[in-house]
Amino acid sequence: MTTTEEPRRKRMPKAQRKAQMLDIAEQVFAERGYLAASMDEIAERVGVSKPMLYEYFGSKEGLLIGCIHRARTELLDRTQQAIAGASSPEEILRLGLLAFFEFIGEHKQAWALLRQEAAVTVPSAVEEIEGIRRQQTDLIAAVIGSFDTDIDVVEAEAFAEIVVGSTERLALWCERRPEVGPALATTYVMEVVWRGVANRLKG
Amino acid sequence: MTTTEEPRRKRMPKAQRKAQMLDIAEQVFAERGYLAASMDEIAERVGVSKPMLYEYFGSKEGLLIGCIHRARTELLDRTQQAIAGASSPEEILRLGLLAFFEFIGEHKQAWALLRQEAAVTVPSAVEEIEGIRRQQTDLIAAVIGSFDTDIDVVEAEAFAEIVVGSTERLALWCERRPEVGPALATTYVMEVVWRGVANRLKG
DNA sequence: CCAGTAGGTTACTCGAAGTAAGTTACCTCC
DNA sequence: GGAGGTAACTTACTTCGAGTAACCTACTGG
Repeated sequence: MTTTEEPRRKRMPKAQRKAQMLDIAEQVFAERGYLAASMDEIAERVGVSKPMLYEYFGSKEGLLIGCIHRARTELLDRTQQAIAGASSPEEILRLGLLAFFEFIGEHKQAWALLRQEAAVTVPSAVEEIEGIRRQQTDLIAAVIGSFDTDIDVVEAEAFAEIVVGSTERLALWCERRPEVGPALATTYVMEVVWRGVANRLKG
Repeated sequence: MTTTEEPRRKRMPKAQRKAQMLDIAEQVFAERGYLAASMDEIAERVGVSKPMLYEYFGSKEGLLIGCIHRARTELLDRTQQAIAGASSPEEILRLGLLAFFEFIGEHKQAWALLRQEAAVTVPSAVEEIEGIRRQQTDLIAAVIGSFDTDIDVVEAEAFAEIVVGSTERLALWCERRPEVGPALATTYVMEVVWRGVANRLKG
């Protein structure tokens, strides 16, 4: 029985190769951490030689950024879909939180990138991750603003930051508490944070 | 005029040298980021040769951990001193938050370590930083528990995580908003978070 | 003044990021 | 169905920095 299925298939279209590289890289970065991951290993697992990675991503840092960027885009899509049907600020916040916790649960690898390894050291990677948080805070601040046009801008920003910080931290905590799923995590954040925000929205 | 002050002074006692190395390393890590910082540069700035760093800290990672560890100890001291005279849970939380924001303001370099570079990639460094957060959450959870012995343990933990996450995130945000000092930052966190926690303490 | 040691140095190895220059599979148009 | 153009790929380096082995020197007390 010779291997009939994979005769060392090579030469695939750019887009497909790129996506495959991102898949493998995300995996290796998550497994080993950014520093310990080597471009040689990633290349080998992809089944391609190292210069190809450099052709597509320019540098190790570029490859990391590629991974982060993809995760970020997906997270934004998910969140926007989730809150699309909501009407009240409370519902928006609740559905958004739920979407986030679910996303984290389904993408442990991407999440690992965002929390430890990714904040890797490379300035531009840090900026990229900050970009994800900015994306979320901007969204939240915009929602708050749309429901109370009189609220102090700085204060709205502070609320948004607090929500994002709480949520990210709680997501990490959930890893140590497997019995706490997305629904319960969402409840905890809402319970602690919502009163404070709602109070300000009215006043 | 020859340089009268520094005749290339060498040979200093271990403890002093170690402290000096930590000072310089913290500085260089904060400036360049963990990856881009080289042991050669740190050694040169200390005015000593590279193997000395390895003598004292074992590895680059060890040096980083040394920096983090020192910051952690100092933060705990500061927090404990700050809340020593408080009586109510609200006062404890408020004073603790204030101490944290002041610490961050005074130790920008150490703080930079904890937020970006430090989450460097090296597993043990990540654990070390997590240790700082654990230290804070444990303290908060203990305070909550001491005022309401009936509260659900998991819930108390979740609250503590939310407080730490909010606070850390807001501290980062303060860098972009220099007009928001420690006092105002503390107010924001208390406003949003306190109602939720207080509600649970009573109920 | 000399022996022991704390504090220090020079000069390497080794591994991984990044690159220059060349090679091969595939498609197309005659 | 073969020339030839090009997208996809490789081999064989250079460079730079972490980590180390082996050796050196200033200060101490007796």
